[in-house]
Amino acid sequence: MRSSQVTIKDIAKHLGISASTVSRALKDHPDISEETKRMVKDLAAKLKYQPNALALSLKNSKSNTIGVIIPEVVHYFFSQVISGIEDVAYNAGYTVVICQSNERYVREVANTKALLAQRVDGVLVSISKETQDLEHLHNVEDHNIPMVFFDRRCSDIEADSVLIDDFNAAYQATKHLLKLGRKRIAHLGGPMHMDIGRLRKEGYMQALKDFDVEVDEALIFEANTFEDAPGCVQKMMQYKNPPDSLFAVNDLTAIGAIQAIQNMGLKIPEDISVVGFSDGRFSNIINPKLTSVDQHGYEMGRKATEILIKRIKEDQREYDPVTEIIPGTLIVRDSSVNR
Amino acid sequence: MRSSQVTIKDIAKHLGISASTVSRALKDHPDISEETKRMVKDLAAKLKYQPNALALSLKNSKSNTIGVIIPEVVHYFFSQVISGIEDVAYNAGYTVVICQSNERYVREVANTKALLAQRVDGVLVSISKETQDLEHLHNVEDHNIPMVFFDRRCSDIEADSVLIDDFNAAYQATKHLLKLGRKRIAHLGGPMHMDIGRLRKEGYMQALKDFDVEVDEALIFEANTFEDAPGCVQKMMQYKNPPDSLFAVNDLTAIGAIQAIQNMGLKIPEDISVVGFSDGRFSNIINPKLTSVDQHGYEMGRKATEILIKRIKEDQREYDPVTEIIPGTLIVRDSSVNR
DNA sequence: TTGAAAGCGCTAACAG
DNA sequence: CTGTTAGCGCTTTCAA
Repeated sequence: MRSSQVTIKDIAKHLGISASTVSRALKDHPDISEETKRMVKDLAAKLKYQPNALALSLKNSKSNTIGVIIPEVVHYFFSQVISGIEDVAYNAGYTVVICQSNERYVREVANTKALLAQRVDGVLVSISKETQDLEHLHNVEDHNIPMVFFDRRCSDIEADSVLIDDFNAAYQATKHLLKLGRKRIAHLGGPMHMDIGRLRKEGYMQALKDFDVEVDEALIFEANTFEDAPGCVQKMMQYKNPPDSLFAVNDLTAIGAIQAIQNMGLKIPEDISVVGFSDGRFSNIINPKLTSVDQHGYEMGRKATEILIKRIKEDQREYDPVTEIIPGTLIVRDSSVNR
Repeated sequence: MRSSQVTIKDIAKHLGISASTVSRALKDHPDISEETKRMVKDLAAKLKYQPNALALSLKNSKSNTIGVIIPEVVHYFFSQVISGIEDVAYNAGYTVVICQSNERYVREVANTKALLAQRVDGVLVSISKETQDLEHLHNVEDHNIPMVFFDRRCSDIEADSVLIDDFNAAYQATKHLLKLGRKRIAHLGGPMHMDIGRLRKEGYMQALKDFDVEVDEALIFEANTFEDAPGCVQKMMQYKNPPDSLFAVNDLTAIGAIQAIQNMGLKIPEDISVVGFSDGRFSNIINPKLTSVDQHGYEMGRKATEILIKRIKEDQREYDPVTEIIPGTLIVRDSSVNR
């Protein structure tokens, strides 16, 4: 047994007093004499006593812990969100348990289960791309554990969410291209079973409509990875009426497209203007610099956590979920404007 | 009270049997009749019973939890490490609690305390840039909690560590340039008060020495950010004997340099070959693709966690710490070789 | 001003 | 095959 862990009992024994007195002394209970307090505190310090949070959690049936289920930490956006979560949680005295689903449904289910077992006080979730069945999340609801969605929501579940205004941001991005005089705007998007995929596409289409540009389905692809992009580009560039610009659902896809375009000897932004989404560390670094939508990940993490902690503190069984929409910010760079 | 949490007792009461029977039935104890097992399991499923991990941890004085103290999640390298940690921990049935120090000493101390209170079974640490005083880490040792350092070690503390072979990787990177016939190799490096900065510079210098190329201090800069790089480049290119290549301490610095070089109308790799370090998501994405050293963050996370879990399982008070060195892998791409 | 006892949820002897 | 009991570490009535 490793546990050289000092307990309140140990302190009590050493001092020939009761455990409850020690407990009270440690938290400056007014009933306890100054002398006892001193004694107890001194010994506690000497023995490096560390309160056992597990025992406390068990007793209070609250763990002061927040669970996070996130697709992948390695995405810059998500790691920003985590930073936001961490900062708020830390300041409010909560511990954060982060679980990655790796975009896999089974893993998300397992994570949820683990968090439930851990008796987290609340859960922050961004669902995986695979997730369709929602039983595990309903399960969280059933246990009356507050849950806040961030970035990727489940519209079938009534819960608070913090989202970016995907529709509008996509609208702005497309409008930006339209205002540059582009008419044949391709869209690499999806996944269409997710809100973010659908909404961004809808924003794109709405902008076209508002500018009286016909939607051409041949310019719309379900393609949302770096690897997906080149194939689509090659295909489109063989049309007799190829695109003059491109709006991608995320930056990596945009970059994949850019490289394919450049490899065909075409110039960006002159021949084809490109706009990405979810302003990452890349946007500034590639050549040409990528126009993109800043998703404000850190802010999103903060907001979601603030809401969650509020819910935890309120401790209401029923409440009207709020949806906080963070506007995306279009950041115009070289990939869509001539210098 | 929110807790609509079902306990073993509830199940027992519903079924008119004892709690221990329920407990045993749930874990397929051979003593329990099939019939009882069925009853119990069915009801447990119906009531969505979730075992309380806190109670278990308290009982067993082990939490099946690993604590991680990491400078910043938003660094691609660290997020890769986390992925490695998560994967191994997940497969071994451990929960991972991640704390960011944000490179701040006080925060690191607070994190350590929280993890200790949480009774994590082991700790993975990469110390912050600020950390000098090590009491909080000694505290972990005192509590007999296994600790493994990754990437950034504390040489004053006897603990397992998993590091990358910075010296040798830098040596290889420099040698690669030398073998291409480059002689005027600049180095953008640092910070010199950290092992990584120092060792990479030393590897660079050793390679020059071994190839009988004179070290020119005018080609060495303490510059390790994207923003630092352009200034150095501009300065060097005015020398009457300017560099023909460049080795940077990290990719972002390399990329900053590349852009400055390109902006001066020079070609990469023809005029100046560039090598980075810490192969990030960028390397493949910029133009030309960047030659860099893969630091194997994922692998590092895996290794560190494997060692830690081994230590936890061994449960020995004393052991000889191991230091695992992961060799960096030079990945040659277009920035240092003509296609 | 302090102590004794009960209980948070669970399990593992020990008894039947 | 099942129940009783005790205890993990802590807090909190209630009693002294």
